[in-house]
Amino acid sequence: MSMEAVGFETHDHAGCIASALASAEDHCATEGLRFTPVRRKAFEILLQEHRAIGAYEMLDRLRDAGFGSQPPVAYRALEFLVAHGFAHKIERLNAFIACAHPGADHSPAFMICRLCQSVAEAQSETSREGLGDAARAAGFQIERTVVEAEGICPSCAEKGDA
Amino acid sequence: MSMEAVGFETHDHAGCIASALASAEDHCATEGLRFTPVRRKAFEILLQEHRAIGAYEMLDRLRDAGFGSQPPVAYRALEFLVAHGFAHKIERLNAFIACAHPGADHSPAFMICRLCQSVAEAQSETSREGLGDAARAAGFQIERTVVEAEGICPSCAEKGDA
DNA sequence: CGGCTCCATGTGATTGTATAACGTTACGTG
DNA sequence: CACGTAACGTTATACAATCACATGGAGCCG
Repeated sequence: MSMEAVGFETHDHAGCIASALASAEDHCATEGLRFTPVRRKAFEILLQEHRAIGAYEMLDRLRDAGFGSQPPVAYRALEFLVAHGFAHKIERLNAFIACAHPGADHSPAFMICRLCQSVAEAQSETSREGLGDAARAAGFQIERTVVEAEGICPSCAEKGDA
Repeated sequence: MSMEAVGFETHDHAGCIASALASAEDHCATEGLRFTPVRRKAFEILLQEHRAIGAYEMLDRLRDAGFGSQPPVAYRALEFLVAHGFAHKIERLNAFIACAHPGADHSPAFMICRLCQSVAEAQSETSREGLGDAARAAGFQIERTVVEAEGICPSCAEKGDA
């Protein structure tokens, strides 16, 4: 049972964590980036949780792991991970999640379940198109897009919905 | 010189404020909603500023106008305006802005200038399509979408950019 | 080696954002 | 008038984000 790209399915945690860490290690070595202990641990936490977690929850985990206990510790690690494509920020939740498509230079889109808070990442080259037209018409240069859909995930729809 | 739908242009403030207030008044009367003094003032402030303002800036203004000075005062007024389509929340900025297309039952998209912080609202029926496919495939029911593009507005591009 | 810079880390303090919990007032209805 | 409900107000607190400054190691150069 391999990992599902869409994200609401179960998958092999141990496998994807190990490979993601290894691939991040490689990528940093190649790019001359420093994959330091805090950054590695922060990435590991995101991968293990496999859900969006807030900065202060991350801070708690890092402190438990022996790192600093002040907000900048968490924010700097998260900033590094986001800047280099290892993680994404979910603006709607003010929270962070490990990237589900590492390596791909994508502009991601997310589906956020209103009930169970789970988050799935979708490839969305297409979602840029709609705005692209309006932006060109207005003379606006898009550098980055946030696309986040809120709703009900299949699992919650099955349970609670009519 | 009338108001530009796209939003980076100048326009007739006094006119759009007055008509927006009047139309909101009508809409609330029709729908049986209570367009109370705080809500009216909050909407007026958003219309006057014509930019995204944070909850605490709104709170300052409301206090200056003689209303309560605690956070929930601002948050509740903003919540009302957002819930009934008079305003939108810009997740990326944690800020609020008056709706540029009142009445239309839209799922808006925004263009946010990284330099001058100005925000333009675009109609984006199309931007839902891209995610719609992925959502259907995953069995996810979309209820609301956040689409926010960050970049450089035409005016800033003219000045600072090469 | 010594000294230097750069970068990452650590800490304390502060600002900004958002909500919980509770009591009171204002309004419409029977 | 009595009642139910919505809106308002206050206190307090949780969560998010940044500023300012000090420490310490990795690497480079003289």
